[in-house]
Amino acid sequence: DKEYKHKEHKKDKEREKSKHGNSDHKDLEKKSKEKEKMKHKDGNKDKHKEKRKEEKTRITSMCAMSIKLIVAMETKVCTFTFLTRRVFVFRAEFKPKKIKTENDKKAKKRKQEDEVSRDLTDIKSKKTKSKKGEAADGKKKAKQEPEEKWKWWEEERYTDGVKWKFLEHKGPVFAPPYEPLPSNVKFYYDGKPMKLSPEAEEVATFFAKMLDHEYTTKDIFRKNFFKDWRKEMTSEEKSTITDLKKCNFSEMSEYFKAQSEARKAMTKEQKQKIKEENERLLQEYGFCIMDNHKERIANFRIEPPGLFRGRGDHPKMGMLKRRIRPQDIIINCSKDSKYPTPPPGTKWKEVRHDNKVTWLVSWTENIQGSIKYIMLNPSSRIKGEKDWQKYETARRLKKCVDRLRAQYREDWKSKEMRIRQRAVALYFIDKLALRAGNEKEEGETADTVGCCSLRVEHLKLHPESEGQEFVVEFDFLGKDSIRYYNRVPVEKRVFKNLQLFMENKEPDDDLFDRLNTSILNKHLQELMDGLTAKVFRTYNASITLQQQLKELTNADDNIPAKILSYNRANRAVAILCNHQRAPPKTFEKSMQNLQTKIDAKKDQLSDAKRELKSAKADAKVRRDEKSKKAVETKRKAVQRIEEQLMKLEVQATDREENKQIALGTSKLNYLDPRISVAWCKKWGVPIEKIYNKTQREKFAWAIDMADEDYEF
DNA sequence: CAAGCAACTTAGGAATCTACGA
DNA sequence: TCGTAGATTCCTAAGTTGCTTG
Repeated sequence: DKEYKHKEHKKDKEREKSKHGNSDHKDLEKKSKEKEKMKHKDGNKDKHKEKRKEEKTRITSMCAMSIKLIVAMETKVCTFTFLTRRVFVFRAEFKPKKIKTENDKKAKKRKQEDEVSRDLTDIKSKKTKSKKGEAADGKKKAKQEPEEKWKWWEEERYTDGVKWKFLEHKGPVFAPPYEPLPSNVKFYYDGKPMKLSPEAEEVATFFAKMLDHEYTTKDIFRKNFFKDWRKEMTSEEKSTITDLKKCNFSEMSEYFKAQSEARKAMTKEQKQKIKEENERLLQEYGFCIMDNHKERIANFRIEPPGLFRGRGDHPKMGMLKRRIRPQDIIINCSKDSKYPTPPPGTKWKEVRHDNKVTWLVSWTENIQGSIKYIMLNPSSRIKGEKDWQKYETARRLKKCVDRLRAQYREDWKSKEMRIRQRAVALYFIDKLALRAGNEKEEGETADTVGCCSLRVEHLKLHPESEGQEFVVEFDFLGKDSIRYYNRVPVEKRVFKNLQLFMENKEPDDDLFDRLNTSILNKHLQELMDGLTAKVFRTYNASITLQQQLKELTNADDNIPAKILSYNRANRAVAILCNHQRAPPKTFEKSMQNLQTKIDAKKDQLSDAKRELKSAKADAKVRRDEKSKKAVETKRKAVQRIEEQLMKLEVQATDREENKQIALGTSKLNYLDPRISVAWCKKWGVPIEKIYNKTQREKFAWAIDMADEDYEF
């Protein structure tokens, strides 16, 4: 009984189920049988429960805010969807496969380009406005940027899973080799200086560099580090160094601190030199040629070795992330391209030519054994098309979401447990924008969950709470060990179902024991082509932005006020998606500074008011022009100061509201950029106010194609 | 089916840059 | 002009999804 884990639990039920068939009676009947069986369970699971509870507590007033928002949202989204649906029916719809037929001219041009030399350097020198080239060309247009930006969104897409026809690149940039410490920087063991072998020394420096991070005080971190460090030691070192507590890295640590100080104190010229070197590297390795276009690579540098830092309570924190060598690298490029050359004296693990994938370089990482990739920048065609497609799928969901909602509400009443669970889970995913929640291997990663992997301990049911009925309180760690805390009133039927699902279960049993992401996604696929759990997040995020923008934007506001509205709408989405950040380290301080400013302003205001008063009194007595004028001046001063004060206070509220909310993630990954572009065009807000340079590059397609009456 | 692999998107924090106010 | 806060970029971990294999 003690060994009884929820996995077994699941299987037991399944076995039982197949014996009895699927009828509801049996299904639910069986539950009471199990009741008996499970009575004897003991509660030895409290240990890790404790652990789970003691995480960061980032949540504050946000919860209340988010509840309000979500409730408001729900009603509004529904009406909104309803109202706009008809409009959509009569509109020419987007065709997901073919965007626009390439016009003949373009097609011809493309063919011609195909003939052109495909050598990377050739194309590069053609594209970069090299000064020499320009001078030689003489007549060329003076300072034109590289040339017109390629509008890939006006061209036809590959439809058959092919990602490219031609791919050429220079391979990755490896981490710089290890530079041994100068001999005056010593490591001490048990108080005595000790010279380490280069291998052991390198790993020691990783630890030394992190010394003032609290990571290094954690038991698991230290244990994992020490174990992996010992693997790098010579046998003598291994026999001497047996206790991490006796290791003194402080001289090493000081040395690195001094180095980084020195780096900061470098002269402008030195800094410039480094910058130029980086630029050179970028120019050489940061681009590839994919189908006749030069595209930016996202991460062309191989991850340097170091100590693994997981997020949250990660069982592998502190392990050594080993150095990646050329023989670990798989290169992917066209057969007919100039292959990247491995560093002298080395070989690639493999060179392959798979045009059904988008990566250029891959290697296997040693902590989780997963594969890492070098891929293209978000501004590239290959990423952009995918992004666009993502929003189109979300828009298709918009068209059928009413039907789906009706369906899952119906399913809450199903005779079959698995269907009820599926329907309630889907309700959470839709209403609360939860992630799908794959199951994870225990002990390999931090204990985090999503919708399908919720456990009984993650929610509390309150039949009545603070004047509301059927309140569900969620409290769990989601992706990146970010806490999700929320109290939501749900429909009675959902509530009753939850009670049923939780009946006779231990806190660490799965809430949805007959459901996983694969079952859920398979079901969604049947409801709509291309539908998966994450589409709901995209859909709800984008529709919320659109709706909030409509609601919050004031036609007569000036631009800054409109931008504030935009940020508020963006914030609503960030709250919905639970995009949090640690309050900036300097937050308290900067808030205090602001408060001091406000206080000073207040003092100034009362001074000004006092002066105004006395000026008035003075004017009353004197009754001359001069003193009247003085009163006016003072009055104006008061007014001005009041305005300034107000501005500061608004700023303070804004900053406070944003304390733990990260807007960037939703802006970059969830909000259909065309909504923002349309909003900017409609209200005359320059797009630069909403998207910075990088974002404008990523969303170039949207900026180019959306007009002011774009509807998500 | 389940487990594991592969490919790709989403994510927050650290490092670095830049612009603004004392 | 300088220091710093806030913005931007970099970094890479941690998810989702679909596919393969046993």
